[in-house]
Amino acid sequence: MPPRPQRTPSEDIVAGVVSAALELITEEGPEGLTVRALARRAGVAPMSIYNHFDGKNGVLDAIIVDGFTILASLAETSLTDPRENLVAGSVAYRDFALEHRAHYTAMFLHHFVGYTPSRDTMYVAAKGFEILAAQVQKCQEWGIFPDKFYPDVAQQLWAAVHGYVALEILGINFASDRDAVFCDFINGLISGLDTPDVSLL
Amino acid sequence: MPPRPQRTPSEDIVAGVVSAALELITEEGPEGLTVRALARRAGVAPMSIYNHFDGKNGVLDAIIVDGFTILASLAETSLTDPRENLVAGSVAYRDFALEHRAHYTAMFLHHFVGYTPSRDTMYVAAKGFEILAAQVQKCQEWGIFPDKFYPDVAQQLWAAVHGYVALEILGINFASDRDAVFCDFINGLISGLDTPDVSLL
DNA sequence: AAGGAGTGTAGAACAGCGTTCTATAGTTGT
DNA sequence: ACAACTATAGAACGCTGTTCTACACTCCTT
Repeated sequence: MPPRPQRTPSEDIVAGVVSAALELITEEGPEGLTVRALARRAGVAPMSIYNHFDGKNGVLDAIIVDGFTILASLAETSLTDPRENLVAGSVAYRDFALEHRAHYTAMFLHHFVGYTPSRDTMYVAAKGFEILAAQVQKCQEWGIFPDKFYPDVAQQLWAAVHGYVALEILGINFASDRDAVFCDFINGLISGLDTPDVSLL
Repeated sequence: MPPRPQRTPSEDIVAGVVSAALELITEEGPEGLTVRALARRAGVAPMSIYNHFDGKNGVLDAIIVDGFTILASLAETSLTDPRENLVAGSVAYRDFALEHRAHYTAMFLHHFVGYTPSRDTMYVAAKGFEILAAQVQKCQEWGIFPDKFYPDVAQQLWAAVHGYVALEILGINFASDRDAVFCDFINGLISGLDTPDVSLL
């Protein structure tokens, strides 16, 4: 049996660094994610962050792409009713955000200094919006949201869910029952957007 | 006439520093706001940031309190119909966010490293939520949002408006007509939350 | 089996960050 | 006129992301 090699295999390094980064964000907040601290926690040399990723930004890209992948997998529900599908998707989105706060923080909440998403990251994000838009489009085929442009409805839904989750994670949620108020929120919004035009103005 | 004094009066310093900070955030983004750059732009010594404010955090507190003050003044509409009041308030909120991006960024969008709001700042923020909640309460007196807990409705409304504005400022808005889609969004939400219970689940 | 290519390592170095400290110079009130 | 106050410049400290250099180890080819 050979002595334990002092070099860590490449694949273990990238996975270890990403999970160490998520731990750091979770435990010490986004500003706790520094290259030196990350390397220390991952049991790796600081230079490895530059060898295996494109620096700190590369680690962030990996986290964000990972987050969108999880999010996309959650959207794959097989409910027949597209309206229920939309509600279930919204609940799943919020659950993802609350359960994977580090992912969600990196994806939507915290603007890391000097970070601009890579081309791949932006592509994956756009794909995520398309999944939502497709679900809204399916609703229209069933007669829901008549006379609306489906990307607009998708934008409105995303804004609502993101706004609720963002305030919740920031600690600015004064709701009596957060789960129930969220469900009521989404159902109310869908109902309100479904009815053609109740605007009194 | 005495020669122009080389010392800047205190009151001019605090005002100048705050407006210089807003300029920096607007022109170079939140990470462009550094103590040295701020002092340079305000034509002041870096130490003045610590003499007149409580460091960089103090400047951020001043900006945020300033923002909430502006926001509160915009909420003072004298419309008789409380529902219209709510819609007008939402539109005014969005206008404020889009017009005073630096304020809104500091208030809700960017998490500055090492910043935690002061006690005064949190008090002003809570007062802002109370203004919104009072408007929703007035709606209930007129029969709108029956069988709902008014702070919950206030939370839902705030979440919706903030979510829409946040995505818009972050450049993630794919709506066909941003103004119209926002109006439709708010009106739809209010209508949907007004109708008692349409939940099909 | 030997040797070169590739890669992970440690550590120093750089500019910039928020913040603190010191010493100087200008203003103001008595 | 003199003391109290305050804004100033500038150095300093420990931190940041990043780059660079020199060294050690593994693996593939010959």
